[in-house]
Amino acid sequence: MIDLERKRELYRLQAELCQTLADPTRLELLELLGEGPRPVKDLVRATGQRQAKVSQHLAVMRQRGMVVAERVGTEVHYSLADPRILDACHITRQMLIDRLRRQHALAVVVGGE
Amino acid sequence: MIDLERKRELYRLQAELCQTLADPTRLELLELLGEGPRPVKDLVRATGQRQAKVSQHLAVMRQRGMVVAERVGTEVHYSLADPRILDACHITRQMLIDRLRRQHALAVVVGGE
DNA sequence: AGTGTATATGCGACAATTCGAATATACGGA
DNA sequence: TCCGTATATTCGAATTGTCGCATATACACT
Repeated sequence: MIDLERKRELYRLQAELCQTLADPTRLELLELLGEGPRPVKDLVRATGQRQAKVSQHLAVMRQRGMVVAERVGTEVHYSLADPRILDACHITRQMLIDRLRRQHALAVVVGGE
Repeated sequence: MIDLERKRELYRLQAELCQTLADPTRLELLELLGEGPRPVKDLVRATGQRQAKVSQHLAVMRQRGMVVAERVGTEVHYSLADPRILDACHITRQMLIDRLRRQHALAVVVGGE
């Protein structure tokens, strides 16, 4: 297959996308942006993180095309470039929740023995 | 909310999970494992990567509970711990494909002007 | 016990990422 | 034009991840 290279390139890009998701602050920001466009100020307040940190993470996601920024007067409003990213996040989140549940159930059984 | 800590902890775990996905070789391995349990030998041949590299990546995913290993005679068969991981991967992949398509369409338009 | 195939691990070099602190830029109003 | 608020960027340190190479372990068969 000649498009073996294409496949590899796609895996590379997909890995980059996943790398962009691989930070707790960024995941929280994406979740917040799921409710619609929001100014940085809101995101800083909602996450409780330092402003510079939030800006840095937004910059990372912006550079990789995961979010888009738009100036609105003195503010900059961020929004999701593709809402489907949340579908992917919710799947992994649900997987984690289920795993924690199983672990907890097991701990109860083992602890009871 | 008292479970703000829970939420943060969940984001941390989710980030770890995404970090585990953030490598092209691992994404390819997961895709291959989607077809069912497979010995390392197969995975090495299918990916064309060095055996040590494949083993290292399988070890990473095993330690983080993304795949499970089972000895079968002289071989070790790997399989997905939770097939839902592929659903998440397919979403991100489709997002990428759509984005590339849009970029390509735009390039054609711009190039034609 | 010894050999061959299958798989895993240890190590060192290198690249990438994250954070806090400080500073820079942009915009609206007085 | 100067100020205050909003946001972005730069820098250096610390941490983490990946790879190739070499080697170690596990099992089947003789």
